[in-house]
Amino acid sequence: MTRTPVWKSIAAALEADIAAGHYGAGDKLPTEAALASRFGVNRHTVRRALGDMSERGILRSRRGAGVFVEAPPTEYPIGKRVRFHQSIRATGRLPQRRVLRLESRPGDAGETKALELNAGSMVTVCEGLSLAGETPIAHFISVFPQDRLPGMLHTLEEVTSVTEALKLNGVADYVRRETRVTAEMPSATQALHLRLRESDPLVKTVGINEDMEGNPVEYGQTWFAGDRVTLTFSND
Amino acid sequence: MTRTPVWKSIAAALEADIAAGHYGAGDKLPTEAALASRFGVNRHTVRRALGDMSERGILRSRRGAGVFVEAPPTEYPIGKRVRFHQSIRATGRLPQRRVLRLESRPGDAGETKALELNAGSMVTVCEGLSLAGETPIAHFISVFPQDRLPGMLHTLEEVTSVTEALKLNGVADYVRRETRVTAEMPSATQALHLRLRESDPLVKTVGINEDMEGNPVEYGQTWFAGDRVTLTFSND
DNA sequence: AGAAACTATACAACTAGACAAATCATACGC
DNA sequence: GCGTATGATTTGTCTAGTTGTATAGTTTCT
Repeated sequence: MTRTPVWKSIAAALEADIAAGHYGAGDKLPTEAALASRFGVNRHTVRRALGDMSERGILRSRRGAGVFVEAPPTEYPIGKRVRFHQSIRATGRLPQRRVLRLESRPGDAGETKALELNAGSMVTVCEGLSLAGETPIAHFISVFPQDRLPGMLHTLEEVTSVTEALKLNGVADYVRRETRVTAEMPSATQALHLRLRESDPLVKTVGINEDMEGNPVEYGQTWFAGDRVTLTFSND
Repeated sequence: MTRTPVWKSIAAALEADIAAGHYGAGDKLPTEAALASRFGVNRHTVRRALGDMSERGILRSRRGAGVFVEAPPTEYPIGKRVRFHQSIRATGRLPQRRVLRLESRPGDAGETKALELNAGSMVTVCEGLSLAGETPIAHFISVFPQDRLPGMLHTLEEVTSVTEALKLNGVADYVRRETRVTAEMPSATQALHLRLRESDPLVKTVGINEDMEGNPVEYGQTWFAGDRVTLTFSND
C-alpha cells in the first residue's frame, strides 16, 4: 500500500519545516530520538531521512552535538583580486583566520621557483584556517619571500588579514597572477580542522599574488571544503 | 565513515608538532581549552589524545599547572653506536620491530661491496618496520653476510632486536662505520606501512656496522618518517 | 524464496556542562 | 623584603545527552 517509503516522507516533512522557516541555517534539529518519537518510527528510520538530507547538503550532523541546518554554499570570487575578508563579509558573516603554524625557514624548490627566489632563500610560512563565522571554510598555507618582506613573520602574529599584513609591509596593493585548481581528498588532519568526513572532497587552489611591479609577494595553497564554497572565476 | 577517531588525529598532530620542534622537552603545551578550540572539538576529546600521549610517556600533566612535554617523540642519536631499541626505550616507549620479509639470497653488487664479500656471496636480508609503541617510525632493510653469520636467518625469526640477534651469533659488540643521509619521497607501499601521505618526505640513512675486528656485519638502509623522528649526530 | 523496509538493542565516540582540586599570579599587610 | 590571602587558571572527575555503527530480527511486497 505504502508506495513511498516512510523515510522519504519524513525527509519531505523536515524539508518543508526548513523551507517554512521553522528551522533556519545553523539551527539544531530535535534529536534523532525526539524525531523518532514525533514521527512514531524507529530512530534508524529517522536516520535514513537525515542521512539522505545530509548527502544533499541540507543538513550536517556533528557526533555528540546534534544535527544542524547547513547554510547554502559561500560564493568565493576568484579573479584579479582575491580577498578573503571582503568575500566573506559580503555574505554577511564574520571572516576570521586561525593561525596553526607560523615560521621562517629555507624555501623548498617549488616555493622558491614560484616566488622567483634563489634556491634556498628564506621564506615566511603561515598555515591556518579560514572561517566564516564559526564555520571553517578552508585550510591554507601561504608562503612569503622573507627578503622582500622581512617583517611579515611578526606582522602575521598580530594581524589576521593578509591584505592588511602586506600593506603594513609596504605592499599597498596586489593582484592574482594565476590560480590553478585541482581536487584532492583531505588528510585526517584536514578533515578534522575543516570538520568534514575523510570522504568529502576538497577543492585545492594554488595561486600567486604579485605586487604592482610584478614581483611575487605570496605563494598560497588553499584547500576549500568543496560543499561549503563555490568558486567563481571572472576576468575583470 | 570516520575511519580514524578524532582523538587519534589530534594526538598525531601534536606529536608532529613536538617532533618538528614547536614544543621542546619541558615546554608547556597550550591549555586543554585552547587545544580544544584550535582543533574545533570538545575538551574531553583533547583530553583523550593527551591521555594517550601521557600513557606513551610523551607528555606529563600537572593539575592546575598544565601539560608538559616529557620527551620529544624520537630523538634518534646516530653516532658510533646506533641502537634502535635503546633509543626508543630512552623515550619511555616500547620499541618493536615488525618483520615484513626474511630471506637468504645471493647479494647484489652494492651489498657485497658494502659488506666486503666476494661477488655473488649469499646474504641474509631482513626487511621490516620499526615501531615506537604503536607508531611506525621507520622502514628498514638490513643485509647480513651469511658466511660470517650463518645463523642470522633463524635467529631473526625469534629475536626482534638486531643487537641481540648479532650477540647470539657471536658478535658481542659492533659500531657504526659510516652513515649517509638523504631525503626521499615514500613509495606507495612505504606510505602505507608508515601511515603517512605520499607527500610526506622520508629521511633515508644508509649505514654499515662492523664488529670489533672491523669486519662489516650489517649493511642497513632505513627510511624514517621525517615528522616523527629527529636524527641527531654526535662524534663520541 | 528473496529483497527491501523497518524495528530492536547495544555499544563506541563525541559533546556539553558542572564542580572539585591543584597551581599560579598578584596585591596587601606588616 | 616577606609571608599570606585571594582570585583566576588549569587539570581531574563526574553525570548526562547525542550521533555513529554493528548486529540481529520482523514485516511486507514481489
